[in-house]
Amino acid sequence: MTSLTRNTLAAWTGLITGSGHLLSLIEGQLKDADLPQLGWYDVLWEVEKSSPSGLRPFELQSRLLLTQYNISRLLDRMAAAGLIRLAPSPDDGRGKIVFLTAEGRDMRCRMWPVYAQALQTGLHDRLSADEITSLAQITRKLRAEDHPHFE
Amino acid sequence: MTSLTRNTLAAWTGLITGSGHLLSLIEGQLKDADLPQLGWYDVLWEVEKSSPSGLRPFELQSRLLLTQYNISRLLDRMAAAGLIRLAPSPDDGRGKIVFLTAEGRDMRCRMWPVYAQALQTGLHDRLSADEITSLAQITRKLRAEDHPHFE
DNA sequence: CAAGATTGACCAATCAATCTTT
DNA sequence: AAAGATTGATTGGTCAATCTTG
Repeated sequence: MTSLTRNTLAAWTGLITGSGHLLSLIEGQLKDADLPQLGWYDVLWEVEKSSPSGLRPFELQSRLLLTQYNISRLLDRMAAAGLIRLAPSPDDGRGKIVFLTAEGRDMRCRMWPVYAQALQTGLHDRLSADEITSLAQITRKLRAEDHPHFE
Repeated sequence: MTSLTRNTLAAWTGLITGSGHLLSLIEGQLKDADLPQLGWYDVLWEVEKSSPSGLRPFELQSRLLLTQYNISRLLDRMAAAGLIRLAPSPDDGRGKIVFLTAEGRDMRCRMWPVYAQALQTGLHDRLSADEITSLAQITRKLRAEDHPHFE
């Protein structure tokens, strides 16, 4: 029989409801400001960091924990919205490269203040500096590299 | 300008990736065992705790942070799978009551060991007892009752 | 009118199969 | 065959509108 302590369950429910609340807060603020959802921000940010060389979709996949088919359609939508540009890779005939457009850069800049404000009120203002440091340190240990299900 | 410290961002990314990894681990283990997804467990558990009086859908809604239309279709699927039973409320002509079936109780009992094992390896085994206590305590502060967007 | 719940139409995520290139 | 990526079909989630009862 597994010996799950009451504390472990409390930590799990706290983790899931805490992150869920914060996520809902952020998504709600973005929606209220008529901005795209958080997932788009992550893509824009990763692509912006890779500028000007661009990024391969499979690199996005590993960094953002998305499936390949999910990436494919997400990038299609973002390209249709004019936020990124998809070009065939010169080195690898199978692949593509994702570039940021000026509109994409602008969109990320407009999303960031809303995003940051939500983090401020939902996270930063609710915890002490020590608690924030602890939270960062502890949660870092949960994303171990060798999760059995991520082979 | 918002003064988001580097630590707050680290706490946020840790929170979201940590809970995401753990969630994927649990869902993956459940799927590998041909069991329903975690959301069904939560419903089964809430309904089981309310036995034998049953539970109203809108009570589930507040406890599990789901929307009304989402609840409606989720309960339809679970009733179709034979895990719960939906009956009209005798007190309130508008509403229904959710009851657990024997199959539902059995299903929750089969899901729990898989769920618990995943929490053990993904959470309990990765942190010290002190860290688990801290995590539970800190995350509890994030689910404040008066989130502006949950009015 | 407000509260509990459902439905139709639409969008996004998922699975399996497929295609091209390495 | 394996890696990168896409597509068709299905399922699940979301929005707005609706229905019934309090």
